[in-house]
Order: sequence, then structure tokens, then C-alpha cells
Amino acid sequence: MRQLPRREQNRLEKQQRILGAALKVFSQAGYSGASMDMIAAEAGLTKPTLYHHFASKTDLFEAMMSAQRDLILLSFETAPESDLVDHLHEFAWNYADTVMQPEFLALARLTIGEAHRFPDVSRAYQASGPEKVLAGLMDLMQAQRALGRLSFEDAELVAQDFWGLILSAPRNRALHEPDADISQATLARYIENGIRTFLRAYSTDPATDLSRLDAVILARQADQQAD
Amino acid sequence: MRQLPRREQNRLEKQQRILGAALKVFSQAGYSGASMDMIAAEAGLTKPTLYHHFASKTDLFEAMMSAQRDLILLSFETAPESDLVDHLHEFAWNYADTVMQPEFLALARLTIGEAHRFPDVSRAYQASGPEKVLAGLMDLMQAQRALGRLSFEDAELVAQDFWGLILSAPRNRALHEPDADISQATLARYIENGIRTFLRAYSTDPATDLSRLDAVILARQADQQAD
Amino acid sequence: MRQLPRREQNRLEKQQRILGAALKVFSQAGYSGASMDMIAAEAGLTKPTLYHHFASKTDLFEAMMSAQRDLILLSFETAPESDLVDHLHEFAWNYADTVMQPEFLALARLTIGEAHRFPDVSRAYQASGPEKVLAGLMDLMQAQRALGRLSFEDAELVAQDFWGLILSAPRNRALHEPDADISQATLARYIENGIRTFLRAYSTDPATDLSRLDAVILARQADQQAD
Amino acid sequence: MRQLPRREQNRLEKQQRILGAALKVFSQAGYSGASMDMIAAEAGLTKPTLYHHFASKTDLFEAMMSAQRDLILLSFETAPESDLVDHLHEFAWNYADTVMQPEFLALARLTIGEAHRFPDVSRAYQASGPEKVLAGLMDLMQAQRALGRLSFEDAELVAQDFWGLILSAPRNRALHEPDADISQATLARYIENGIRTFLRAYSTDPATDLSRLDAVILARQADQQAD
DNA sequence: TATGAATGAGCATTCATTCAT
DNA sequence: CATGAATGAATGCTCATTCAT
Repeated sequence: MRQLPRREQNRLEKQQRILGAALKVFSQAGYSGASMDMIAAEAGLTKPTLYHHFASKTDLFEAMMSAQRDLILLSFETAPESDLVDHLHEFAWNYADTVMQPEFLALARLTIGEAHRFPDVSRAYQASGPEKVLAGLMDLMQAQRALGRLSFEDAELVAQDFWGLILSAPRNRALHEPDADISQATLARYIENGIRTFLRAYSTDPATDLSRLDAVILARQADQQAD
Repeated sequence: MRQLPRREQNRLEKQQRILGAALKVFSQAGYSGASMDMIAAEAGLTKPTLYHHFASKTDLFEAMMSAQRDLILLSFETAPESDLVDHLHEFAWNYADTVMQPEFLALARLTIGEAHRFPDVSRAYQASGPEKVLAGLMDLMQAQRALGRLSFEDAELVAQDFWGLILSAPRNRALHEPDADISQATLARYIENGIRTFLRAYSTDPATDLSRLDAVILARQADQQAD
Repeated sequence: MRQLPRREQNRLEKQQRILGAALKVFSQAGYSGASMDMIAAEAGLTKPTLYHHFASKTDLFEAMMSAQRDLILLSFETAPESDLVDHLHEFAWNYADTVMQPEFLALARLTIGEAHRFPDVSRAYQASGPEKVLAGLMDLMQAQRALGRLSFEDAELVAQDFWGLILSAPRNRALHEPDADISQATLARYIENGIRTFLRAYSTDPATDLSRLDAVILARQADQQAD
Repeated sequence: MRQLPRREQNRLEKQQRILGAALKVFSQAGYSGASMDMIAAEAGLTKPTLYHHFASKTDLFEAMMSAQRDLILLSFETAPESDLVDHLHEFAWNYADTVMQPEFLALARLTIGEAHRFPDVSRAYQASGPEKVLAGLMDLMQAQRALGRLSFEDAELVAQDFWGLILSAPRNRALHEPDADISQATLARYIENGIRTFLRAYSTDPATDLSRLDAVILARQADQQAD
């Protein structure tokens, strides 16, 4: 398909390797704590070669962030489900699985920690990550309202309620405790409770939806044990 | 009351000054980006004097964090209200006013950004901040359940739902965008919506409580305009 | 006439371009301050191409200096005048116009500044510039002595007196103040005074020659205004 | 007399040592060619200590130049002589002995070579060196005119004539050839010829003055051999 | 107890030069 | 022939930390 000349391909490969090393080192040490030497060593090349590809430390940082942003965007491709509960459940887990990955959390810590130094980077990250998700959630909510399954006025607030209910607690803990890997069980506890609370507040038929939720949860548990 | 010898008092005063300077500089530049020179200059003394009081940069960082933690604890003394809605509303605003202050946010960014380097500090911060709040919220929830005003099973999850509903959205945005000062009006939008959602999900008498909420909100608005 | 194969011609053309770029960059930044990157960029080619033509930075510097020396030699072709005063006046202006050009001065500053590092280059420059001029001046002086117009013993000293009288002051200033462009009027002041002093000291008929000088000066002024 | 606290004295001593090292290294290698490491090594201390005393390379360069300028000013304290010929002779040798010293020449080469990069330094050097001398010379000339010994109109031009006659030739050669140490005999040849030419052009009684000059020259030669 | 001065190690960045293509 | 990419060695400058006073 793509037929790049070998030169160009080599170049891109190497840039990719540098960006990967930068992600790793910056994530672990922060912007100031990371040194170009560390990144070069991690990428397996010398410092001048690094500078051959990226003109400065800030440039490298911004390029790495920008590249990560593109990856984030790829991560949020939800397969839409027709049923309300299926849809919410699917969305929640899809998002949680993405966002709770260690690399993702490390990146978020980095962005937050360097927000003062790189306000633009931080804003851009926010725009292409969380705000993108919010937009997806709003679509979901409005679709379900159109089907008569949800009842609300302000789609944005509803979307944010949903996010806050399912993920804010574990993500906050994960942000502050880098070593604590939060188990799938713990995650399930928050997510399932969050959906339940959400349904009680917004569903037009909470009783049916809550028992449907129990079924979906059981199905998922069975699925997991099969693996 | 205080009967410290003048020597000791001087010493404490100076330490306080150093810790203040450290907070300011670390918040703005991060741990690695901050230099002992900057902190000494900000505190108006020389570097060796700094080292006389704190043995190393890490020590100073940890001492500053510890001191801040104590201040955080002081901040969360809620005046309990008898009525459910009053109580939730009071709690939400009390907490929001504390937690959304610029210095508080800067500190949170710092903790999160340095979580890799100082896992203990970060965990301790978490324990004395958010977890303390959570405990308070759980008490509140259980008291209201005892009065028959709320209906739920797991107090911890309910407390976390409440927190996620009222503050996760604006706090997240504030963490990523250090310059965006979030207006009281915006904050009110999230908080009021959060309480409403919460009542719909957990109140034993949502209709009454929601109209009570409207009244409380109006009262607050009147209060604000009086100032 | 020129029957070089096109290859060779191309090669020489490129070398010329490199030498021009080197002159410009070295003049502005000095030897150490200039980088091969800057020179390559100025010449519009890549570094390895540069190294293909010149084996090292020192080589390039020396080649450039050598080339400039050849240009200097071309510059001093005086049209001899029969009359003493005409001859001195002509010579003085011819020389001044050459030597006070910005590029010439920049080159002189470069040679002097790098005299420690490149003593041979500096000596060679001296030999093909100033010493060449001095030789020409000595011829002039001896010719005029043969005609009975000048009276002296040591031709070299007389030649040097002449040079010191007409140009040492403005050239010294120009060497130290690269931005001060010395006007034609200022130059005229020094040159005319220098010739006058010279005639008073060495002419066999000062009165006649001095009034002749006034006439020549007026003629020149008229000439200038005609342009 | 001077009673500086030992601290301050130590500090000044060390600064002096640094400035001396800077003079040496900058003179030999030029501004760009000199490194802070070389200067620190020459001064017998470490780089950070250097930076403790001078905030940057440019600062150090400028401070060194400024210090040298002060030394230059000290060098030109002529003991005035009553007789015209004595006075000129005395002045010429006093000036030549100062200006032809190797360190002085090295500094002049440095200033000229870096004139592009440090125009202010170069101008300041010019102002406190050559222009100071010129002013002294003008005073001398005017005093002698008042005594009826010289005849001229423009004192500045006369002063510059004198300078150009006695020193421009050897100084120019010395600037371009750092290794060629110009002998006292050579210097004498230029100086004595220069004064002679000057007297022929400006003295009101050239015959008397020229024979007086011969006497002065012989006296000097006798003096030299006595040493 | 507080300070000015010192230092070894490290930092981002650049340089002259070389090599595979 | 010309180029993009690579590198070892500096370069200017800063840092956390220590010591003499």
C-alpha cells in the first residue's frame, strides 16, 4: 500500500523510537527531571542524533505529546450498541480500559504536572482526550433520549454526570498512587455502581433497566472467566 | 499561652517562611524545575541557612508537603446542618470553595506530577485530603439514612457518587488548565446539577427535596447579591 | 580562450561560491565564531559537499585568505601620473578608496584578530597587501626624486611617512568602529592635510606644489559635484 | 592606608587573578576560541567559581576589557618637558614603549578582531586609549605653538600627523605579525625619522630643531648603553 | 547561627568531521 | 559527486551540597 522510500521509512522508524523513549522518560521523571541523555540512551542513540531529529527539548516534548494525542483519538472508537444499558456498559468499559492503562495514567500525570510550563500542550491534550469523549457521550445520551429511554434537559451535564459516576473515583486514586494497580474487580465495583446510580436518576424505566444491568454484568463475568 | 523562648520562636518563624517559599516555588516550577537558590531567594535568605533548617531538597519538599497536609485538614470542618438538602448543599460549597482555590489546585498538580518520584508523599496527601473528605461524606450519608431521608446500601459508594457528581468535572478541567479561572457561576452549574442528580438517585422523597433544593439555591443567590 | 571541460568549470564555480560564503561568514563571526554549518548554508549546499572541496575548516580559511590576497593584488594598479602632486593625490585616493571599503576592513580585522592562530596567513596577507603598496610608493618617490621634485635619503621611510600621514588615522578608527562609516569628506580632510604636510617636509619646491595641490583639490571637488 | 576587611580583599585578589587569566586566554584564542574552562584552569579555579564572580562569558570579557582600559589610562602620564624637541622625543618614546608591549598589542588585536561582536567595548577602548593620547598630543602642540616653536592651524590634524609619522608603520606590522618582536633599533629608526619629518613640516626653526634632535638621539643612545 | 565562596557532576546544545547510500 | 544521518568531544551554564569563617 504505502510505498515510502527506504530513507524516509528509516527516518520515521527512528523518530518513532525517539518518541517512545521520550514518552517513557518524561513520564517517569517529569519534564525537568528528564535529560536528553536519558532519552537518547533509552532510544539507543547519541545525543546529537536526537537533536538531528528534534531541535530542542521542548520541541521533543511537544512532538511526543502531539503524537500521543493522535493515539488517544484512535482509542475511542466505540462500537455503538442499540440497547441503552448495553450501550452505557459497553461505553464505560471501553473508556475505562483505555484510560486506566498505566501509560495513559502516566501521561495524564505528566500533562497535569507540566500544565504550568506547557499550558498549550495541556489544553490541547484536554481538547483531544476528555472533550472528545464528552462529545461521544453526549451523542449517546441524546440518541437514547430520542428513543425515549432517558429523560433530561442538558445533554452536557448528563454526560458529565455519567463520567463522574463511573470513573472519577478510581482515576483520581490512580493519578495519586502510581504503583497501586487497580484491579478489574475494583473497577467493576465503581463502574457498575455508577451505571446503577445513573439509571436511577435518568432512566425512564429504572426497574427494567436495572435488572437488565444485572444480566449484562453476569454475562460479562461469565465472559471473563472463560478467558 | 505560647511561652516559647525567643530563639525557638525565631526558628519556627523562619521555617514557616521557608516552607511558604518552597510551596510557591515548587508549585510553579515542579520539583526538578525548582532550585534551592530560587527557594532561598524567595524566602529572603541564603542557601546554607536553608540547609541548616532542611537537610536536603527532598527533605524540604516532604516537609512542605506535610505542612500543607496539616493545613488541608484544618480546612474541612463542616458545620453540620440538620436538613438533608441544606446539608448536601452546604457540604458541596464548603468543599468546592476550598478545593478549587488556585493554591490548592497548584498543590494537587504538584502531587500528581511528582507521584512517581514521591509515592509516599502522594499517598499521604491522598490520605489526609480526599480520604478525609470521603469519611466525612460517609458520616453525612449514614446520618441521613438513619433519618430515613436517603436509601442506599454501600455508604462509601454513595459518598463517592456525590463527590463525582458535584466536583469531578470542574476540578479536572482546572487541573489541566491552570490559567482558566472557573467562575462561581460555572461552579454553581455543576454543583446544583450534581445535587439534583444525586437526589433523584438516592432521596427517599425526591420531589420534596428537589423543590427544597430550588429554594436553597435561590436563597444562596440572594445572599450572593447582598454582598 | 578558456577551454575548461564543463565538469571542471562547475567545480570552480562551486568553489568560488564557497569561498565567497566563507569570506562573509568568517568576516562577521571570526574564525572560531564561524561554523561550517553557517558557511554551508550561506553557500547553499550541504556540509559534506563543503568537505569534499576543502578538507578542513583551517584549509578553507587559508584558501579563502589566499584567494582574497589575489584579489587585493589586482586592486592596486595605479595609473601613473607625470606631475608630483597629481601623482601623490591620485595614489592617495586610489589607495584609500580600495582600503576603506567595508569588505576590505572586515578582512583586515579578521586577519589581525586571528594573527595568533594563523601567523602565516597574517604574514602572507601583509606581504601581498601593505608591502606591495609600499613598494609601489617607493617607486613613485624615487621617480620623483630623479625628476628633482623630492629630496630625501631613505625611500622606504619616505614612503611610510606618506602612508602614515594620509591613511593611518581614518583606517585606525575604521578598524575599531565597524559601524562608523567614514564619509568622503572626512577622508578628504585627512588625505589633503597628509599630502600638504608631506610636501612641506619633502618637496623641493613646497610653495609651488602646495598651490598646485589646492588646484587639484578644487578640480576633484568640481568632479565630484558633476556626478 | 587601605583597610579592607580580609574577606573583601580576598575577593578582589581572586577577581584580579581571574581578570588576568581572562586577558591571557582571550588574547591568545579570541573571544569565541576561548572557553570558560581554559580561563578557569589558567586562574587555578573551577568553572562554577568563575561564574560566582562573573555572571557570563560576555560579562567577564567586558569586565576584563574595562579593567585593561583603566590600566591604559594609567600608562599615559607624560612628564612634560619645556623644550619642543625634548618634548616630542620624550612623548614619542613614552608612547611607543607603552603601546608596543606584547600584551598591549595582543589586546589591540583582540579589540579589533571582536569589534563586530562587541562594538561598545571597541569604541570604549578607542575612547580611553587613542583618543586620550590624541588629546594629550593636541595640548602639547598648542603649547609649543604658543611658544612660537610650531606653526599650524588645525591642532587635531597636526597631532594625528605626528602619531602617523612615528608609530603607524611599526604598529601596523606588529598587529599583523604577532611573533615578530620589533627591536628597539627598528623602533628608533621609525621614531627618529618621524620626528624629523614632523619638524621639517611644522617647526618654525627646522634647522636648529633638527640638530637639537640629533643631540637628543645621541644622548639617548649613550643612556641605553649605560644600562 | 548564618554567610560568602567553592565544587563535582550534570545539563541543553553545538561543532568539526565521517560514513553509508 | 552529493546527501542525510551519525558521532565524540566540547561549550556555556546551573545545581545540590559543603566548608571556612
